[in-house]
Amino acid sequence: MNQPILIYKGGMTTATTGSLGKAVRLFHALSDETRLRLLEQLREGEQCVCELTDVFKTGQSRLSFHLRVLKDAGLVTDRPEGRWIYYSLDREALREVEDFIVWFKESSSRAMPARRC
Amino acid sequence: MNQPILIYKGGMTTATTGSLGKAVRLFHALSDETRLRLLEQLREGEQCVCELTDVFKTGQSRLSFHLRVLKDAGLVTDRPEGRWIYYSLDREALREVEDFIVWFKESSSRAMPARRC
DNA sequence: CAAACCTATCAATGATCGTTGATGGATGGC
DNA sequence: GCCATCCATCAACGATCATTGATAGGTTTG
Repeated sequence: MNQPILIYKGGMTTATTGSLGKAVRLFHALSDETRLRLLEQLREGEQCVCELTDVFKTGQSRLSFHLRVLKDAGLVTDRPEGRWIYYSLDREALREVEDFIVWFKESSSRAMPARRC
Repeated sequence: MNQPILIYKGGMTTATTGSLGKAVRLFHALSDETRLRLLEQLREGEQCVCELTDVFKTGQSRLSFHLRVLKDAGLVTDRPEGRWIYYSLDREALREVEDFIVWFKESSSRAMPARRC
């Protein structure tokens, strides 16, 4: 398996390009319980913010903040319809995250013996 | 596919148990470029801290901090040997993360039509 | 034992994040 | 037009995080 998109392609180092930025943003978006619960809720299908505030019984601006983090990371998409804005999971982003993890996992299977300092 | 371990098992809500905590810790550990690069480096096999500081050309306490975050999340394990401490990837944790993502991804495939507010 | 080395931990600082309440723009119903 | 509803954004605050330099414990070497 090739390196997933999230890893730098070619020879440029991550230090100079900061190309792990997308992965960092994805994982950061996933590193909050409220956001994970939002994604969990969106598994049932697209839902508007008012619906989510009903389910979560919390302030609207709070969910709006978290939905924006998820949207910026690409994990959800929004679709305006009249007065409402419907959010839904973006499975493509989830696939990217999965590829990233799989890449780590598989490569570590053929670990080389430790080098001496 | 069943819910992976990271999701709550049984009927208890995440609000009362905070059982998404493990997932949050895993994703938080992955949400930093330095830590991702550490994991990337450890794909070559177990390495001691002095070796990593050589590669990363940075302060030892900084890497020690990040290695601890990775260790607390279960993503790496450490093995003391004499004067050195060797760190290596923990593929089991990576598998848990993968299961978590797959669970989200697969369930979202049969999305239901949006409910009216 | 002393010196050199490897590493974890601590305290302090600046940066980033999450929450809250308030404001304003946009839409639909009357 | 007017009001109610839905939502994003802003400012302010406390909390958490990442970095840095210093310190200390443990190990090997001489």
